[in-house]
Amino acid sequence: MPMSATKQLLLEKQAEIAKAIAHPLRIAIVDFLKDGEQCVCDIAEYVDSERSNVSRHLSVMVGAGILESRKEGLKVLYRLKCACIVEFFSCVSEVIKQEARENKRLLRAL
Amino acid sequence: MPMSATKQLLLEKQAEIAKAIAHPLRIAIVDFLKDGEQCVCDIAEYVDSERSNVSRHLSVMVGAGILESRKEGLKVLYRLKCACIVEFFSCVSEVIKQEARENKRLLRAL
DNA sequence: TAACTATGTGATAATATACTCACGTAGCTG
DNA sequence: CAGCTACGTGAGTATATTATCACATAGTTA
Repeated sequence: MPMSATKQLLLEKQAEIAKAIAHPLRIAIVDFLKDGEQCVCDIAEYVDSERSNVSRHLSVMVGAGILESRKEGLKVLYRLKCACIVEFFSCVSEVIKQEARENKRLLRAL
Repeated sequence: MPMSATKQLLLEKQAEIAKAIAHPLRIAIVDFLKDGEQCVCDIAEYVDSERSNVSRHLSVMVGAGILESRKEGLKVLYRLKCACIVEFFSCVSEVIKQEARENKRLLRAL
């Protein structure tokens, strides 16, 4: 079944956003930003990675539209553009909890 | 700042789940499954891709814990394990809408 | 203006992901 | 049992993603 070009485009855009958070480091960044904007410097320290690397991850997320930034003096401050991104992780936690429950049940059955 | 091993593991698990939906084809599958279980055969037709390819995408999602399957005769039926996965896309749509609004504003300013 | 700080980017190498084709298997049906 | 259908998997190739290092730039401060 050939899918409409518009539908296809939407799928790709959705995937781009999902990809933008599909990385441990980027999830840590989102987590760090949930309480407010932070500079690259402090983000890099928090996630314990090279600044150049963090800078790239940040631009991926800006590109996907989930972060935005503003300059203040030497620093560039990044912030979440959509709080709902954080809510996503409560869903993810649901999945992880469910899985853990299953494993527990399995373990008991041995 | 060294992150605790537990925290790191959680981040990786979260990323695995996010990755499991970070693909246009997989998003289309999730969308198709939101109304109930479906066999590989029908899924492949819906997303217009090779069965072997679809089968692989499905096993990625099962591995991440967002889908589960059961056998019925010749067919294998897949279903969403967590409805909240679908809710995630309402958040994603928010981001896309916001972006579209910005572009519109930009366009008007030209 | 010189030195310094925070950030971003080009190039590269390592790794991971995706798609295709061919083949194997499980279970149904004649 | 023979043939069929639905599904999954190994192998190979193509492509994408990531981390790192070196370097360039913008803005600050002495």
